[in-house]
Amino acid sequence: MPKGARTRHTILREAVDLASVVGLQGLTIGSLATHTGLSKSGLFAHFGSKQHLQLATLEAVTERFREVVIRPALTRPRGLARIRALFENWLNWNDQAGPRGGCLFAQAAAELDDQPGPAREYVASAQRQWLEFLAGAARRAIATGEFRRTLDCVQFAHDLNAIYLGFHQARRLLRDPLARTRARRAFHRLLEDARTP
Amino acid sequence: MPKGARTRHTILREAVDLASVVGLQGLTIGSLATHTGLSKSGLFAHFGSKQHLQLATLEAVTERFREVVIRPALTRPRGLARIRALFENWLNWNDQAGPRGGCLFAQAAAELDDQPGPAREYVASAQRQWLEFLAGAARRAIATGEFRRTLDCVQFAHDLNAIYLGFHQARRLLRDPLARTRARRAFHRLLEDARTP
DNA sequence: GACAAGCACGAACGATCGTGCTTTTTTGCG
DNA sequence: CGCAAAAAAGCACGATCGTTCGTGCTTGTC
Repeated sequence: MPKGARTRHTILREAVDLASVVGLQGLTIGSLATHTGLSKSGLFAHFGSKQHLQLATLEAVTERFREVVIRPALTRPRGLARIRALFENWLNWNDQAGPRGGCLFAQAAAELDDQPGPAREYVASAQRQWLEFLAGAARRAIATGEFRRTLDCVQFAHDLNAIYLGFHQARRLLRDPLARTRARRAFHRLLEDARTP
Repeated sequence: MPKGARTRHTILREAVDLASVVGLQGLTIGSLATHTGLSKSGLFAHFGSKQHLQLATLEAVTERFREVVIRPALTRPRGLARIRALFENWLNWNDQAGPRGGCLFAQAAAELDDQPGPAREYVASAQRQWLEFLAGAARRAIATGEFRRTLDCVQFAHDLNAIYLGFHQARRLLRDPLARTRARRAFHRLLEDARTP
């Protein structure tokens, strides 16, 4: 790997970490340069503009999400088992990602939801893909006979996402030690409804 | 009402509107001054610091929430009817608040969740109060016999909040026209579980 | 009608923002 | 090693950030 790509990788690792605390808007080139030990202009040259830095940061966190949450779950058999694995990985993904802040997606989704631009478009698209992926997993659980045939899979994905958002807020904002338990209970209730009668 | 309090009120109305789009961090004194037609220093004198402006903005939106979501629901009889009213008002509260952005609470909760300070503390406290209020409403629904006696009311409040967060993201970020419908279905499922068997 | 208080304004501050240039250092290859 | 290319630093810019200060204008009171 050439040198440039390596430092770019280092920068983005730090950028994800930093943005998860201060947000994508709060992610400033100067502070990021300080954290990485680079000069402002030296770091800037890697991206050409702040927008490109934001997009690269979002791409980096997307890839990390795939690697940490999705890929390990794909080793589980299709259907309910995989959905459980996805959910558990999802709950853990904030913690093992970095010691610092919360879920960058949740953060970015909230702060970009009314500010048009490529960053907003990227987050929205990634979120839609993720929801479709979850809906597809539910469909497979119907195929295996674990979920009832009448289940609205898109609604299932929507509800699962809502559970996560509630978990994230309870954990990060309220510091509720029961956040995980509450999320699991909500998940259990969701599964009860989705099961074959 | 004295002159100062009147302009302060005007400022805060605009501040809530503006912050719902650009966030509490993006809410800048200069831009707020432009939007209100005041000078930067003239506006600044009303609050003394940016932190106080942020807190005042949060207080303003809290009061508005009470007025728009909570108070109208209190005219309904205790129990299930009031919970339904609260939920419907909650779903509508973004729209009638202002033509601009989304829910400032959801926005602030996400962007402040890892940044200590009085603003974060205020949002967390307000959120806790709201969850307690919802749990209390559920308790009253048990008293009226509409909810089962074994219901975990805190969990009920948590789940209701999660439904709202999912709704907000679907509506604001994804621009999903079915967001309301999805939220109502999730709410219906929550009620089904809470009902007396 | 003088006076004090409250309110808003204009100018200016140091700092930092994102972003261009030019120069120096580092890297990888023949 | 030598040398071109890549990478990082240095420097500077206009703009805007939050904040301070001095100054007028508008009030309402005696």
